[in-house]
Amino acid sequence: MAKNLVIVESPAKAKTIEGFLGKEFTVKSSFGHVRDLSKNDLGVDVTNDFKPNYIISQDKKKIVAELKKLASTAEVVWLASDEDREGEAISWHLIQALDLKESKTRRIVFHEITKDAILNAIKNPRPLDVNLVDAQQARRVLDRLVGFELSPVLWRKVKPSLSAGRVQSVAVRLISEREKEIEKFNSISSFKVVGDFIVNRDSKDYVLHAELNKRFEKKDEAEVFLKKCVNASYSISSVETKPSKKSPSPPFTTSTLQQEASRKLGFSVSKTMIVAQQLYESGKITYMRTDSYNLSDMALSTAKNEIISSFGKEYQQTRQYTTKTKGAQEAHEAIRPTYISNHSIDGDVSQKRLYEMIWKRTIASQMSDALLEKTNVNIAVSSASEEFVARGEVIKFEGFLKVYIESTDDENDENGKGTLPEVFKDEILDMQEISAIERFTLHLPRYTEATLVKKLEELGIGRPSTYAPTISTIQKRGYVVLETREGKERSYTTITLKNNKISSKNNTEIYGYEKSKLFPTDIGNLVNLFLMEHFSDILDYNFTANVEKEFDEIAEGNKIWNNMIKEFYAPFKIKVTDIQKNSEKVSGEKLLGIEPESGKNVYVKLGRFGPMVQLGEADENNKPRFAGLLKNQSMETITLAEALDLFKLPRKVGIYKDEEITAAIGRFGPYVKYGNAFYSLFKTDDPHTVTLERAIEVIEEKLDKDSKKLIKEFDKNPEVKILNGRWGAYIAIGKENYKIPKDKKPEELTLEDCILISKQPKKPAKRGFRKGNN
DNA sequence: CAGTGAGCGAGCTTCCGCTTGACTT
Repeated sequence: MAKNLVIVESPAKAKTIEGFLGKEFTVKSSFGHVRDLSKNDLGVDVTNDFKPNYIISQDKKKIVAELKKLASTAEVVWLASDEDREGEAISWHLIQALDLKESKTRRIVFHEITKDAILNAIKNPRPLDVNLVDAQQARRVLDRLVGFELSPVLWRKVKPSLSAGRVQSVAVRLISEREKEIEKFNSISSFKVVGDFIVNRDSKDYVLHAELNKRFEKKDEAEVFLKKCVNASYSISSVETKPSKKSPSPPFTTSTLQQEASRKLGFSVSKTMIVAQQLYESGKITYMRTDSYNLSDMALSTAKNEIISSFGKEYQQTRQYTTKTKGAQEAHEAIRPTYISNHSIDGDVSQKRLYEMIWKRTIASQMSDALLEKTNVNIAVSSASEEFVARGEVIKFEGFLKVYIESTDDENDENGKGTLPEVFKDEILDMQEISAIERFTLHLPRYTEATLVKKLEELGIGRPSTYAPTISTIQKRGYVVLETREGKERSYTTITLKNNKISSKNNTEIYGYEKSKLFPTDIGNLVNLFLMEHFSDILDYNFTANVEKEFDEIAEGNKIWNNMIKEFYAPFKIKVTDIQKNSEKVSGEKLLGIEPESGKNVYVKLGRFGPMVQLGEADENNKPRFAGLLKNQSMETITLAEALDLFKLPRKVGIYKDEEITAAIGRFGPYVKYGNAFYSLFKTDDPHTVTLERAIEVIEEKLDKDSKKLIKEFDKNPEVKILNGRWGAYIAIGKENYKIPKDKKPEELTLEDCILISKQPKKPAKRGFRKGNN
């Protein structure tokens, strides 16, 4: 039995560390937190100084029992959870849950996984920092109170099963308010003027592409300018060359890794984390949930050697970056390759690509600046005061650009790259062509998953371990959707001067194409409005930053955590109670207009099952009619005509064999109903116009398919059937379905085979969620 | 994933941060 038990948070870390320590040490992992507030109630006794009710988490009971057993026989238990607020709390919870005696317990910390760092930590144990633990308790209790008090308000006032929280509600706010700004935005057009000029060198022509230093608001003004250019002469008024430089970006943190993987590899935030976790578990990269730019001394020196041997001494520059992120806890290193000498790795395509990106970014961060030379050439027009400007950029020394070019979120950034031909002041140029092109101002961009993470990090909201889950939560709740929306067409004008002739042309272009962007839903907008009206203090972008300051005071021992919570909770609870009692239910109800036939009002509002339209009001004699909005409709944009269309369904299509056929749109798309059964229509069928012939065709097709559904049944047990489904044959027993192994022929299966297959363990259900619209 | 088609009624839902699983004699 080992004399020493070391407990860390992550099993991969445990494995590595065990290799550093001798036989006297057993290293185990707690798998993160082992206890949490009870889930069935508030979990906090608000009448008793906010005493938390901690429970060993269901999925941690086994590991706690195992650790307890090991701890009882060990001479010393070393608590080596991370050196941050949560890590300190994990150690404290372990002391409580494992019932550790102070005399044989040591708290140690390190923030890089190297042998030296671990051995040094063992030599320098420190007492548990109870103030830091209290700061974590304050954080935990505050989040619980906010979440479990606000969510029930939403259940009653908006819709059941909704949620609110310190982090998720701000994320929704960002998306909802950005969309409002975009709706309000008016695009203005102006005319950008570009000219191509010819430079002749050694009897070869070079084109100098330049842009006028002024834009014209109106088409006439642009025309006036072009007229002036007819027969004008063009000369170079100045040539300015100045050196500049570019420095590499720091190595990756969770947030920057997610952003760059999104831009360069097209990975979603969750995909990045899944692949990074695989790399981490196979020992290829350091820990992937970090907010630190720090690299260990060992990493710095191996990077240095690597760069010098691969590229040469002049490419190397040791750099240590400092974090400026709000609320960073810096318990880990930056994300880097474990072995920097490995330029690439074995693995699947995603793993290889992500690893390569991490390797390049890490290496580049330790390389020298790129030296550039920027040139501005001004071209004067003899008949006008405006000047054309040509910009060029030449790389004099690549530096870090040799391995890594960071991409940007800016979608139109093409200006001033490349070399210019050598030109001289007062040189006269031939003009080849000048065009005035109508350009439009752009609204602020919608958030992608990755730019939302970037914004949240800037605001200090959320942690590396929660960025991906937060994005998933606000989609699960139906507050936002991740969508690609097609652009629209618009026309723009180009006026061209060529060969002394001015011509004008209308062209068309596609604009507003949005790829994988986050859009708010009606529910998201409504919940945001509601929370902003009543709880704007919690939705404030600075709320987290402000409470973080108080957590810091608690951590420094200058504040008592229960007092901080009390100051927050007293007014908050009064507000919650008041709203629950006195506030009206919100539905976002809006009068769209009047139905011409009946003269009844048509409303759009949020109902129990989502957005819907309503015809007429409820009174003693009449019930209003309701109809749900279609998937591509929203409360914000639906028109009266579209709403009236919704009431036309279900529509009588006709009679077939003495039974009526009706057509409507349901949760799963358009369908026809015949007798008591439903038949899905195709995407190309419109229930408003579908003919009786087509409806019968769809019905007969389905009936035909159903008749072929049954492959085999058994007299001995009518419960068991072999059926043909959408994904091939399967076994149905009662209400349960089972997959047939690939090597078996469905027709040949016996009853015994079926029973045997049904006893096989089932694959675990996917953790994914349905993108419900209800 | 194995088949669905609602209408504001008896039940339940929810937070943020740590960390990975995938039951068994």
